Amino acid sequence: MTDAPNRSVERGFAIVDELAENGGGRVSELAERLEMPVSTVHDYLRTLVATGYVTREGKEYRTTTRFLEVGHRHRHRLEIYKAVRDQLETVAAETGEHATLLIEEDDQAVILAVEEGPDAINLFAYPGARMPLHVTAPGKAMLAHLPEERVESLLEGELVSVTSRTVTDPDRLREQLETVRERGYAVDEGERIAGMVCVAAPVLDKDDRLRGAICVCGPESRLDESRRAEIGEVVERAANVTQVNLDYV
Amino acid sequence: MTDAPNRSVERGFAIVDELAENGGGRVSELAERLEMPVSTVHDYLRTLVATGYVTREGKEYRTTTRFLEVGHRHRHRLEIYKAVRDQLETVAAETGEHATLLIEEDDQAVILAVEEGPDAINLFAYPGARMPLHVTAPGKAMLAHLPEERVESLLEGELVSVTSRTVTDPDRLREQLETVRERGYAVDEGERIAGMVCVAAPVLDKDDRLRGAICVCGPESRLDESRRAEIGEVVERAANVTQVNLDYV
DNA sequence: AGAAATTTCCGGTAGAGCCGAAACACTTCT
DNA sequence: AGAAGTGTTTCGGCTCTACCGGAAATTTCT
Repeated sequence: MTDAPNRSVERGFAIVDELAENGGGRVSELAERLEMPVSTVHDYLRTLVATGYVTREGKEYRTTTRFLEVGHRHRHRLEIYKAVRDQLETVAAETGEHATLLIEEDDQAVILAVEEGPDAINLFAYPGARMPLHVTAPGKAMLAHLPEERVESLLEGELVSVTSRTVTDPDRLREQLETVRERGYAVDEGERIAGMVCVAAPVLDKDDRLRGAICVCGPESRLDESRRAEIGEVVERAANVTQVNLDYV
Repeated sequence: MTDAPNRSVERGFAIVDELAENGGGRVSELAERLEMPVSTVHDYLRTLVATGYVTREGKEYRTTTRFLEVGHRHRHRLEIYKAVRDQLETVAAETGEHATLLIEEDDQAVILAVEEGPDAINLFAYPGARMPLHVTAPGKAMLAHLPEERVESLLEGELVSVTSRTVTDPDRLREQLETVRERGYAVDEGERIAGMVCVAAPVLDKDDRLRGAICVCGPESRLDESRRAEIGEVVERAANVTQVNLDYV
């Protein structure tokens, strides 16, 4: 199920990954990093260029805007993206912080869109950025509304830790999820990025199926207890409006 | 040079293209469209899922946000993107129309970023959208500053026509490029999309190498002769500011 | 339930990917 | 300049792997 019956495709994307990671590369460079013969890498790069997903300038190979295109097409097809788009702007404006839209994909939280408030810059928030569900507020907001069995199998699995504050105890996480369901929004305090506080509300559709989460992030210093509650209400309201929107898009 | 020595990679991306085009697909559906045995397509899809670039929900396969991620990374690494980002916002606000940033990639014009003015919606302008250079204002703006020999070999080649107004005569194009160089900005009148007028200025760096183009588009009805000149000055100024920015990013 | 359609599994075989080695570019020394 | 070094591209034969037919399993429709 999880293994790949086609090595060439696998290696092809491994090269793409490598290019994306380092913003480009040369034949021998890639060959070394991927532990493949140079001539083989060369063959792959030629093919990738032919597909249009990779381009070369002189000796340097890079990914092309094709990825941007496919990515954007994908995003535009997601109902939730359209439904939440203007909400996100409002949230950013109202709170003055970074506002993001996330979805769950293959057991991870992925950022779909970012809207910047007048202040804040955040290097960790860009469309496509992914993170484990349990380490961040939007992830927990989503976990709280995923089917029981999926949550349990995730909590049974390995719970990685990314900062000193990351919660990795299954029981404490279960408690937190309960709190999210009661209160309506989730909070994390530097559990993914030290010094960064996130407040997030889950977005559900009319059948209560999870569709994503709306999240606001800012520096700890700016988000004290009362501010978090304020923001909690803002994201919750935005999530509710989205829920209604979802049926009319 | 242009042919692919690796069939598997080629076919893998053919499937990705197909998925991107139709927003997903099933095994037999793809098999029919690509004229491949179902079992083969099945093998490919399994591999693609393993790479993380494709996901499945039930029987339906789709592209993932991985493309968004790679695309955004690529974009952020482009100097011109950073240099022009806030300029684009200003241009959109000042003109009240759609403002876009384009670059040249493999002999095509590709949209990198879109900023919407208070009015306008434009379904044809999304990041990653690509078009032939000669059919649109930003394309001509860029053509006017590409190396002589590249321009000539392009003008020798096939010049496709996309609307009734598209200019496909090499000599007329040569004239237009000359005008662009003199005046500083390019205009197209429904040459790519009927009823749509575009005004674009090329972005050069300090060594006069072409880096991209800034473009403003709007409906013909709203953009009369004098308005176009106005916008021409706006995009030209934005391009100049960007040129300066480019050295300090 | 039965039938039809689709997906998934499996294994033998042909042919395609693979990579060593040599030829070829392009830099950087002496 | 010439030579040595570094990295790229071409080539071709061998081996392994992608390929696909067919059957089993699963889902969907009648």
